[in-house]
Amino acid sequence: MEHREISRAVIKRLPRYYRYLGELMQEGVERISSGELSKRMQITASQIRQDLNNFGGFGQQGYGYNVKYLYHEIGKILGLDKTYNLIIIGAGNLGQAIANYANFERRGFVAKAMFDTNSQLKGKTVRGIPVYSMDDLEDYIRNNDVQIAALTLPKAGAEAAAKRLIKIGIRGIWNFAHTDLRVPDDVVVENVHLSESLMRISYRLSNQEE
Amino acid sequence: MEHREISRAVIKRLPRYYRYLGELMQEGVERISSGELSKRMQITASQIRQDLNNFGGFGQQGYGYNVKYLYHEIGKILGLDKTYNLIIIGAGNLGQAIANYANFERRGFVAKAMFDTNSQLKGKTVRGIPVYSMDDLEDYIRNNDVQIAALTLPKAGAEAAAKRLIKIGIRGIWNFAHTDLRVPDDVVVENVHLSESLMRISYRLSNQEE
DNA sequence: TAGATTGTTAATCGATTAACAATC
DNA sequence: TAGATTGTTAATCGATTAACAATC
Repeated sequence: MEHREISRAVIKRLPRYYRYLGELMQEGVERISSGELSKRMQITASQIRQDLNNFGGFGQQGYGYNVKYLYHEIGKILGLDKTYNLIIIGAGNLGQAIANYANFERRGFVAKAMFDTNSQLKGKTVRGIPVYSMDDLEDYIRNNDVQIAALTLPKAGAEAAAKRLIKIGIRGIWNFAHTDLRVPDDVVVENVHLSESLMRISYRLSNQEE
Repeated sequence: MEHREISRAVIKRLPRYYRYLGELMQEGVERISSGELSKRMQITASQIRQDLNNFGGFGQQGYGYNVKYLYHEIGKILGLDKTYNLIIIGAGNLGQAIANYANFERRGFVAKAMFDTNSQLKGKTVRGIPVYSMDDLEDYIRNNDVQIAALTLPKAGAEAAAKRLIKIGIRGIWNFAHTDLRVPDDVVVENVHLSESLMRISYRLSNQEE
């Protein structure tokens, strides 16, 4: 199925739709109109209909949208019908926190291994997830199915680690290092720059519109 | 000084400018033109000039921008000339990871205390930062200067915790819980929804444009 | 059928890019 | 002064909202 290019803005909203639909499902709500969903999500009904129509007509005139159906359809669009194996580069606090966060697995993201240059961590496990030496990175990826790598190491090592990962075939990078990675077109990088997020708080606190 | 409303898009880019200028400073670069910066940052020179001009003329025709000056000016705009005390609600892995991340302090964000409903954690410290009972939250905030609270607890408790924080006077919330908080207008919420970030990776991996 | 609500086109709004006069 | 580069206006592009005919 060929669909035209979806804008970045729409993609960014999809997981939020998915979350709200999941909640509605848990509440036992069977159907919802763009108007009702609009009230819940604090976005316009028009935007909801526009967004969903990027992927085809999920609704029905006079009825609205079937919650369960729409939830699963958006799940498929997001690629959540598949499982992704994840490795974590950098077994420090952040890396361990991610390894410990079992909830990601519910969505199909399974942490399989951690890697660290610090040989003292070698052999350690976090929630059953082993820490290996960075020396073993290529071997591990060759012998295991890995789709996504989380970079939870200091900025200084991030670019080099990314290069190795890309060379050996990884196409998804979840980058927590405070740097912009330069990668080929077919590699997906999703940045989580926590310090930038903090700075936006301080900006808004400092420049609070009265 | 009254300046007109700055758009959300511009604010989002400011920390990135700040990061690049910091790097230039470290490299010993004294001045930079919008054209050169454009090449580094992969955004148009026009956008750079537009963005900076929201805050006044930082550059000089025929010369460009003085790196050190611009760095400090953007720092001031971002409110990084002040110190912010931070408390962490939820002393689980993510909370501890944030407590452990000393780098935030370099930017003026100082973690002071953690709170958890799990009384077993009470008395524990992480990098010298103590864990208190949630029962002591209001007392602590009354007796200490706290500007920002990080919510690193499960979704179920997040809304209630936010209510308590706001009631006692906190105006900055760094929300890691997978829920949208409803807050008064003068409260700043910055969301970090890690699972949504993962979903965007899976979307892009699944729908990779060939 | 009448009422509700979608899918979709058209209008508006905002953000980005281009262009160039001002000026160091 | 001549060259470089900003600050700023105008043009373009894209995203959001409004409107309404189609249709369940």
